[in-house]
Amino acid sequence: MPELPEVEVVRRGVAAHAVGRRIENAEIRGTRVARRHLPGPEDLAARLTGRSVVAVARRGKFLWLALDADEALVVHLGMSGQLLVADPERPDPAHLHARFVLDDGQELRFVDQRTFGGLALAGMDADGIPEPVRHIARDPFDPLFAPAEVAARMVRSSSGIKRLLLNQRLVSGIGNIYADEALWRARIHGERPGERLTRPAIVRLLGHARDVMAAALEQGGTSFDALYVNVNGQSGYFDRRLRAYGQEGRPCERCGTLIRREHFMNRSSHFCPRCQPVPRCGLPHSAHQG
DNA sequence: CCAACTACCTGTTAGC
DNA sequence: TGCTAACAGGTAGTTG
Repeated sequence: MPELPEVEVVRRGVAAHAVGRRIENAEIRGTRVARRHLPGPEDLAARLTGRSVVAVARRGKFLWLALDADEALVVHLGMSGQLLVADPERPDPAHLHARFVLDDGQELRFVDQRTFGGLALAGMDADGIPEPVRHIARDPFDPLFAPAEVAARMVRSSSGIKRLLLNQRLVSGIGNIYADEALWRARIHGERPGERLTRPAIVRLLGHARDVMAAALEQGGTSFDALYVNVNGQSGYFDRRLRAYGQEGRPCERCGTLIRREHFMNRSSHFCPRCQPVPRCGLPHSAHQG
């Protein structure tokens, strides 16, 4: 379940090992990992061979290896994807889908149990954003992230605020874990419609999202089931600091009320029923926009 | 255009 | 013991 902090940990690891290196050999196994690379896995492997890694960048949960000639190897980790730097002597792990042999003899491996992740080669625009990432909004770590503008869009929506937080076209990088954590910090229930919040309240909420993700990044990210690891195969420690996500039945750290879990969008929402009261299913809002 | 629903996956765990 | 079902959930495509 890598979200922004976990992807950033991976980005830093890949950058430290791969920038300035040449891809001596590329191996793509199976078709699914390259399903978003329309010309197919053989084309992907052939076009990556011999390329140099110029930089490793990220927006939201997408990361990419910027290559020579303004192209990028776009990587999405999906639910369970891992990028691992390994000595070639180490045996292949289960679910190895791609291997890149670098010119220092080390391998960059893409491993993914649930195969929601994938790889694609794409061109970059003038801002250095690959084509498959163009529709993804800036994330809260982006220097040009504009919370007031995001809030202005959110207060025009009747959707629940958690749904809006998870909408990668509005703000990227936030997944189920950090959405629940940000809402707990802001004392807002995730089903409050955007239009029932004020713009300053949403700006504060986005600030909480940024803060909790920054704190998680300092701990090396959150890991629940050892699926998320950095490029050396190590887990982060932020799961010990979670206050809502995964805390069902435990007392809220602020008020002691037991944290509740409810089904939401085929997943779970965790919240404190006292600090984050369920919105009264009130009347259909008369609009108040300006 | 916007909102909501679903397919895509597999290892682990809970329940019978 | 062995089987089945639930669960984890980000993205893209479809439907309304």
